[in-house]
Amino acid sequence: MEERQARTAFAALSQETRLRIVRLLVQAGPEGMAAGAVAEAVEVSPSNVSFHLKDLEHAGMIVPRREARSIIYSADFTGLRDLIAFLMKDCCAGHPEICAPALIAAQCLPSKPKKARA
Amino acid sequence: MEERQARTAFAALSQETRLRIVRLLVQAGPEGMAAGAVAEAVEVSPSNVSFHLKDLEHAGMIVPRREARSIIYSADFTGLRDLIAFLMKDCCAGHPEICAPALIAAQCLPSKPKKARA
DNA sequence: CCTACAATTCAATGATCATTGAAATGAGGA
DNA sequence: TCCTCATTTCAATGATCATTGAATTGTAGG
Repeated sequence: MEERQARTAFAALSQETRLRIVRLLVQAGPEGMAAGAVAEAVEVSPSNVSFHLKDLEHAGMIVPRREARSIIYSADFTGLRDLIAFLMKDCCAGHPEICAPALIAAQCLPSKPKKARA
Repeated sequence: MEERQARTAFAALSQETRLRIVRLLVQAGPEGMAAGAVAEAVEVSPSNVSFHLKDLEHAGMIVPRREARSIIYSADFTGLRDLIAFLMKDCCAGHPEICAPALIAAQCLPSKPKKARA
């Protein structure tokens, strides 16, 4: 991931409503949620949620698809993963031992990895 | 890490000069760099770099210490680690298998972990 | 105590961003 | 085709942020 794109993603996540939307959509999983349902869940106006959804889409954090009259948004797990990788490259550069413990604490890594002894 | 603090950190990293400063200081390691040296490296005015350093400090991304007439800044690895953990909780919630590969790709995890068979 | 130096603070300016409500687009169903 | 619903677009407003240069604080050496 390029630095410019990472900055766009960080900016997207730095806004309260947008961060709530992302967390909501991550929870919702691949099924996603319609724009209107998102607006209701985070309690903002349709036009405002549309503004933020566009921003998140542009930042590669969510992805839309049309379904009948609704537009369904879901989390872009690849984008989120790339952002984490970018951040880790900076954080861990030369210091992998610093970050690894945090990952286990975040329950993102099994303490008994499948790829052990590779 | 609380959501509010995470947003502050994301906002800090979303700005070009600030992101460059963080990457610079991560590279510099625990020794850190004087404010003036940072200003020279990223090519901004002393007052401007001071503004951004303050913001990064407030966001928990860097930490200052005085040394003679200089103030030395270094990356706050704990803060960076906590931010990654926050992001991973959202990204990986219920989907640990999605993120783990990215970590290895980012060279943040040894493919032969020390904690194997724990 | 005076000077020099490193860094910060301050006030002012322009730039970018979030929010709002009204108008427009686009997709079905009668 | 006409109507309705879901969403987006648009223009305008206030709020927040980045940058600049001058003034200030704090540290050390002569």
